[in-house]
Amino acid sequence: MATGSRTVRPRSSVWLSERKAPKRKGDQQPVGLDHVKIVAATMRLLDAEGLSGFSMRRLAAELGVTAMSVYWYVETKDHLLELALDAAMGEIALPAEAVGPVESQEHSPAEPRDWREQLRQLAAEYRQVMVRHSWLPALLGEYLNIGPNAVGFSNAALAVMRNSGLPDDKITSALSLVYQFVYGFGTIEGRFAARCRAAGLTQDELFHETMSSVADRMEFDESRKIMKARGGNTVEEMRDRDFTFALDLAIAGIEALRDR
Amino acid sequence: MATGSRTVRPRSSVWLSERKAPKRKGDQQPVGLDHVKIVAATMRLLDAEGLSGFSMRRLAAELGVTAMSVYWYVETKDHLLELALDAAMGEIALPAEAVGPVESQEHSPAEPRDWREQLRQLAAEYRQVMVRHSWLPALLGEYLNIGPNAVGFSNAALAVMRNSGLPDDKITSALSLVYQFVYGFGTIEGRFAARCRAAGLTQDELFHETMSSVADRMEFDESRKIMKARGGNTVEEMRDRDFTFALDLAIAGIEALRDR
DNA sequence: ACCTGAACACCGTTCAAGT
DNA sequence: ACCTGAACACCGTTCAAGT
Repeated sequence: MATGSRTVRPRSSVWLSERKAPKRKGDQQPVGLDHVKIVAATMRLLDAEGLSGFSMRRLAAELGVTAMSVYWYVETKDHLLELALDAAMGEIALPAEAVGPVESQEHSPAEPRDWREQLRQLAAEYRQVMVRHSWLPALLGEYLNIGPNAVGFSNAALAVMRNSGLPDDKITSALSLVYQFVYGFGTIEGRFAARCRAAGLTQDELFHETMSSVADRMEFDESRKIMKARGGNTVEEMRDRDFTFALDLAIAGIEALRDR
Repeated sequence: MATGSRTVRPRSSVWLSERKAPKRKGDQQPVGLDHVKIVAATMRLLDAEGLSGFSMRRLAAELGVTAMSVYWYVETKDHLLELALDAAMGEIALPAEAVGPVESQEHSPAEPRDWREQLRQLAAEYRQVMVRHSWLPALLGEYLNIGPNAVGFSNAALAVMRNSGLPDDKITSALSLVYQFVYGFGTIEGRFAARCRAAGLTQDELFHETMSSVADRMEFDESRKIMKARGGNTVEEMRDRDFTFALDLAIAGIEALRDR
């Protein structure tokens, strides 16, 4: 996370300071740049080069513009990364039942889906976005994460968990178990996927390469044994099974402790 | 994680390359620097300034030495951070029952502690080290994490989970649920603790300040309601309860699905 | 209103040189 | 064997200036 400012950092968030220059009053003709284009280019660059490959200067080059032009639209690099973060969170599809104000939920279909199904869907979406954008976990760990899309996601997660029947004072805890798990899982999975992309290897190839690089170390004997027991044909398959069953465990725990 | 090398990175780990210069053959008198001193200073700097405040040049200054001296002992900044990472992992106290080779476990006390108690201890230790060293989560997400202490921790975690009675092919999944949860939890808790230290505020002070900065945003209404329901007098108390109950949920899930 | 250029105070790391 | 100094190719950001 060496991405922040170098000093003690006053640490304001984009979402806590008024936006810069989105007010193009009158009808001047818009020129090359704007917020949308900048954030899109930022995400493209982050996807391609990772967080450490991203710089304001690289971004400016990508946009065919001088290094400082971007600063007209964005206060700092940190603010820009927060915008990218929230844009990525916006890619998460929310279950229809869990979105919008309460009144609209009165009109929801007579057969609302099971909370467990909704939770699994939301967790899968969250996981996927972190694998697709492997820079996301680092930013999620770095910033306040109170952009509109992040808040929408949190509220959806909360709404779903409410349907579990868990008492109100246990909801934050259960949310924490599920989504911190997915966050951690997505972090390592995303990193692995990024390393594969960078090395031009499939997940299986990189996995076996990594395994063989520690083949002679007996401290790994226990891990190897248990990884073998886990079975599965491909790395992806093993990971999917781990993910699915871990969620099953969490759900089973919630159901078990729901009524004491 | 803008901490890596700028290019595509060949990405060798310290643990996969022979060490630099720890072989001071003969009995030359040792001079100022050595691995231990360097890693200790690194951790001190990281604790004080965070990952973004750490640089090879700041470290050298701290050691009263020129910028390039450190490179005699350490190949790159990344390698040094991997060493700091593993040193931090070494602060985790492992349950006596879960450490060492199998034979020594035959001699373990007649009354080995419950696996749930051991799991709770290990999780608490892991959480604590991330709060103490708030730079740790970022590094854990960045590097391979196959240093001796990290492997020792993994093996201990595995040994404990084995005692749960879960079938072998479900162990990785359960480990993932528990420790990825703790990782995610520790990440945000560590960041919050670091921000408090930087701002010179208590956790409660910063918490209420953050809350009031979004007081007028109704998107947060639901979160506020549920945070209120959670109760607790201090932020630390709420967090401890969340953590403890989340682990209870995980454990209950494991027990529920243990025998199908 | 929008963009540029030069400059400042930093980075990690290489490399030739000192002792 | 260990440490230095100068240099290279980068950073984020400020600030005065252009159109």
